[in-house]
Amino acid sequence: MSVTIREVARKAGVSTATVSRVFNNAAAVDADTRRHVQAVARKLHYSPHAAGRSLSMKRTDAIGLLLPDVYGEFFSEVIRGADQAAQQNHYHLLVSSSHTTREALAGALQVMRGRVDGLVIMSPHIDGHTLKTNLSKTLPVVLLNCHVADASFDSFNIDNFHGAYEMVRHLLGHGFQRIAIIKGTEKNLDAEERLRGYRQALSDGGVACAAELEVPGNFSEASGYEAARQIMRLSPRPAAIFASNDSMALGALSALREMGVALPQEIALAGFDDIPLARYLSPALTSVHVPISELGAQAIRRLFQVLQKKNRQQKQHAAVPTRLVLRESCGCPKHSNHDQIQRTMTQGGERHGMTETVG
Amino acid sequence: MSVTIREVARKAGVSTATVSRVFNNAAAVDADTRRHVQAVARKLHYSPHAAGRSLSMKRTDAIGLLLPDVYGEFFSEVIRGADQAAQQNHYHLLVSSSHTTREALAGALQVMRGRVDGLVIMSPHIDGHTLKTNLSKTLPVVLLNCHVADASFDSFNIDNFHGAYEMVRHLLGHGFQRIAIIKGTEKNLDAEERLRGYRQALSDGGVACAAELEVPGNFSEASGYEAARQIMRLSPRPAAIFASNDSMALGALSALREMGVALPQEIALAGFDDIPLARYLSPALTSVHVPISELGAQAIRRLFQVLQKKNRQQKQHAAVPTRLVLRESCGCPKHSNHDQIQRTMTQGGERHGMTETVG
DNA sequence: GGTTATTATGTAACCGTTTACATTTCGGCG
DNA sequence: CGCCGAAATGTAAACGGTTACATAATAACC
Repeated sequence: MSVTIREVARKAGVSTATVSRVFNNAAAVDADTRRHVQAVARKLHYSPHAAGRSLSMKRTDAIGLLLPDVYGEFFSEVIRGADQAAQQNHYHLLVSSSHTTREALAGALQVMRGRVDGLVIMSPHIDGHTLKTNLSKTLPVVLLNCHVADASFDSFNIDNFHGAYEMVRHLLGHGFQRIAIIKGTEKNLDAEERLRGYRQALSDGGVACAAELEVPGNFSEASGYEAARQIMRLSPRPAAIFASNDSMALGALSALREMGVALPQEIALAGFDDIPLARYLSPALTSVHVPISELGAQAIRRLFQVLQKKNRQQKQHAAVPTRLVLRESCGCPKHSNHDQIQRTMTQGGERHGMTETVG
Repeated sequence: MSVTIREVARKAGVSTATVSRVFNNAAAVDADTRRHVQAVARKLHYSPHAAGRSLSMKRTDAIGLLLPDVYGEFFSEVIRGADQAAQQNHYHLLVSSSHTTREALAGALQVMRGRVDGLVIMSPHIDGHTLKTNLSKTLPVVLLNCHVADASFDSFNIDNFHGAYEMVRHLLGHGFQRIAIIKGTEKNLDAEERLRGYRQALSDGGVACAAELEVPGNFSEASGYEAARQIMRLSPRPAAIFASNDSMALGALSALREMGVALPQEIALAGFDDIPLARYLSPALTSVHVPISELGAQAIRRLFQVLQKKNRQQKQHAAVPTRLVLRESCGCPKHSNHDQIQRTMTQGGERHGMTETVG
């Protein structure tokens, strides 16, 4: 079918070893021979067969990215960051998604063997045991926002706690005392951490928490819509709403607009994630920016460290820092949509520094 | 290092052939033997090595997706559609991006050999010659929105012409006579086709085209912003603006809002692409919906046809139909953000049907 | 000129599978 | 009991590369 190294060797009148040497410019090969081989190879449209190469070299030059889903801009950003980082190191990215069930994930893990040199796994519902039983002990793995208790894997997580904490501190700084939160999905670790940040910020600010101000939600627009209606029935009416993600903030915004509530004059609103459309809403949405593509890139880079046998034993657990993006919805002054510069607040920078625990 | 089929065979007291047969449940193998082998394999955490398998079987069970970039929701949707379709056929997706230059693309093409059974290429700047010289003749390829003149490749393209045509017909139906267009990037085929659709619709509607109504743009928000300002200086003022994509519509929206122009009362606005945030704008943006993920899925499915030796010779060139999504910005009645149902207009359905030319 | 480095090239084993073919085992049948 | 066919299993040759090792050719040295 397609042209092999043997054909090139035969046509060029040399051995396969020489052709191989030319392509991997490894050992010494005579300049004339090299040129000749290259010419023949070009004429035949030869390019090395990856599977044969992988088998012999015990490496694939590819790394796998396992996602639960590829819906929405969040995952697309992860892919972008990962692909960029991979490409910089001359690796390829093997993306695989829809691994919501344990079985699907187990299958995907198995199928990756011999296909990739390492794995980045982003799967909120995974447990350490499934990982351990389906994974070759030798395959390097980095967990992304995975929340597995098992410390025997490298892991990166969004610093939800500090993000929420700083946002609520900022709202308090506006003078708002009564701040409601729209909570995320029950049992979800992201949601819990954001709630924890909210509570800590209030208490550090000398404001008491109140159960009525903690309204349930599930990260969907619809739940944000409902939550906002519920919040507006409270009396006295809260001065600000902190939604645990932007989708819910979006839903809340719709509800408030329908009810004829003026933002940010009558009530302030802030979200979490800083999805791209946040800046195009009116009023533009204040949010906690999560460096999503950076998350993907970090994971890949850590994987390369491991592949290069650096820091192999010591597992790394890092919290990826977030940053506030202040727009109109919290009462900060208006900026045109057209200045591409996002104002960022760097207060508390030290606390935001990438925190690493090694163990 | 990791466990091979030979180890499993040895530990189970059988030959590698038998183990292989168990895993591919191919030929007849005794029920007891099968169970025993499976038990041993499980205990050893064995899973077949993909590279070895590929080499022997001459297939990889993977297909490659080459993208120019992975920025933004457009590509993420392509990936989603492709991955879904691939997974349904038990294939894996190898995503590779950042192939803007010819060299980068050529490299990517070469590197794919032995890694994938087929290729979906989405690259606006590619030429047929680069493809032909860097590709094995035997590797099936489908081009996505690629605009190469070469008919020797299967290809799928967005039906830009009809999308634009129908949108402008719809605007005419509102009674608008003076309709401006914000054009897309010069020399861009998508842009040209949309412009052609606009002109055809006007002339079919008995309205004369006018150069002053065709304002330049380059698909960016900034250019949409500028274009809108330019359009508002026209006299008499146009009744509607058709932006060649949603990003420019977004920019136009900002400009109009700044100028205090009421939408859709004073001027109507429509876009192209129907990006997800379109429905969250106020007024919600009327647009031409492009089934992006479907585009990816179609390409993959066509690839499978070819892989299964069906319709191999006859190249297929299809235009993927678009559909109108009518929201507030063109003057259609308001709908809540929360009814997830998008109103669609099916008029001219026949013309929209997937058009295929075979040759 | 013979010995020895040095450089360029060839030979063949190996990587982990699959699979055509050969071999063994066994039940059924005349 | 001997033979045959079917079923179960084993043997070994691919698949397309890389690379340790062997070999050949050339240069360098005394």
